[in-house]
Amino acid sequence: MNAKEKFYETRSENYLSNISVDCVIFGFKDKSLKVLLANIDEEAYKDYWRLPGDWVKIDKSLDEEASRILSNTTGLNHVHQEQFHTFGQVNRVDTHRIITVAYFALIKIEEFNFKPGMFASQVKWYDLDNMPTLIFDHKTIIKKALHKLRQDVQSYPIGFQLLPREFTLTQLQEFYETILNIELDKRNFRRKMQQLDILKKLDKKLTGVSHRSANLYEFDDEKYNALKNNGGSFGIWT
Amino acid sequence: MNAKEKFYETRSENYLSNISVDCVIFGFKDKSLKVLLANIDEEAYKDYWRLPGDWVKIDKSLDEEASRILSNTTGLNHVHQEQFHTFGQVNRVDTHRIITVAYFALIKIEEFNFKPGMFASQVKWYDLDNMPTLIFDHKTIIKKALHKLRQDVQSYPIGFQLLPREFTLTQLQEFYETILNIELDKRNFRRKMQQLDILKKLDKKLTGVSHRSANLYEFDDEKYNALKNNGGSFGIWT
DNA sequence: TCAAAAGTGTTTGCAATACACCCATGC
DNA sequence: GCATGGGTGTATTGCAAACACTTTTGA
Repeated sequence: MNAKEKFYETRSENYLSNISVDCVIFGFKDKSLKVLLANIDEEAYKDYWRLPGDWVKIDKSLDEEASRILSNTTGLNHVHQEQFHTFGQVNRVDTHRIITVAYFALIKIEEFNFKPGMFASQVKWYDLDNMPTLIFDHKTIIKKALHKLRQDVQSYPIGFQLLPREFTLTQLQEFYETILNIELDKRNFRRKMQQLDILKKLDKKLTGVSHRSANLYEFDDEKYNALKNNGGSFGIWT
Repeated sequence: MNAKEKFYETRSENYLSNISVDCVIFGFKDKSLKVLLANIDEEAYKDYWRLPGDWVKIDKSLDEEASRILSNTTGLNHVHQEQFHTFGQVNRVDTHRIITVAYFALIKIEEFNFKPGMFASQVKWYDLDNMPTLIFDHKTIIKKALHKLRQDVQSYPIGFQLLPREFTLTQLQEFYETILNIELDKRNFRRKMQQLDILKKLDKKLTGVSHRSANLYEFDDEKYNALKNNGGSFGIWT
């Protein structure tokens, strides 16, 4: 058994031996979309990073496994997670035939709270255009996750999951501009948001900036659900 | 080993023992969307039907397995297929822990050509609102496939895969009306199709009908690809 | 008082909707 | 000649796009 093969032998019989769940965890800060990667302690893959992931326990569903991975790597529960693709190329993993069910997750980067030792000794946020070398086909997985995220963001207001609970309209606009790689007109954007009517205007301002202070907003679940149930659409600038 | 357990013991070592690929095969005829189901020969599941599916061969990718299943159950190659979800509830299969990667496929029902014995002794088209009892969670799988199909049909012109190669505009309109369960205005629909500019008007009429004969059209791949590469959008009545 | 971002309305064009009648064909 | 679906045009409305200046705040 060589070093790479050994990498797989640390799991007990309580796991399905050929199925793993990997999570592409997105965060957003400073006008840039980031992904959370874990380092690899095994010698054989020393210089590689990977997506947080694990084998599937024999008595847990795929969704449950994704939640466990997310909780262990971010310290957060109840984050938005979504299964988006299953990767099953024959040679995607060097030495074994392994199928990976991939999820993406959206988290508020300020609430992120990793305690080392739970899952990986180290995790790190990377900008999408500046990622380290990734193990296996994990780069492909991230690409696909990004593509799905872009689609979803245009159909549903899931982007709020990536922003602080309280945010300014400019932050929201910058978020869409970054994710979709487009420019938006400020006045049209604000009018659109008002029309959608899923934001709650707070009686608060963003202070400590050296210019006029912006009003803060939060996402209004109730209004959103009410609209959703009436067949409302939430596309943003198709 | 009871009868149900025996159901799983017919596979050799060349297969991954806990991963299967199932295909939701859609067809469209007589203004109704249909799905192709297979009977089950095993005594233990005598009265149940199932989605065509199989275990994953150790040296084949998931996509390849889906193609094999489609080819075996429909006699067709190169049909539109798409992985849409992986099902991994712990108890979805009575006796074993099995993960199923699900695909949906769109085929032209007139080209369908099943030779029994290849895969199941019998397959049959069922209307979606009149399905027999299905094994395991296959009903859930079909529901999810339908949901994805509805989404896709509104974003890309994949619906053509379900119609005869040559079709009339009325057939096309009826297709959208059925899939999306809406009514469309004839004149607006035809204008919209003209604007999209992805249909080729043929120099042919549909004959043998006891009324004015309709012009035939076919989908124009070239124009579609040209538009797609220029960032064109193909939404139909959001 | 200056720099920097917040906030705010109007005009224009296109695309979605609603709507009704004549035409060709087979029986 | 009649029943059946095929094929066509216009008026109205609503939404997306383009566009520039005043206000507030802290330094």
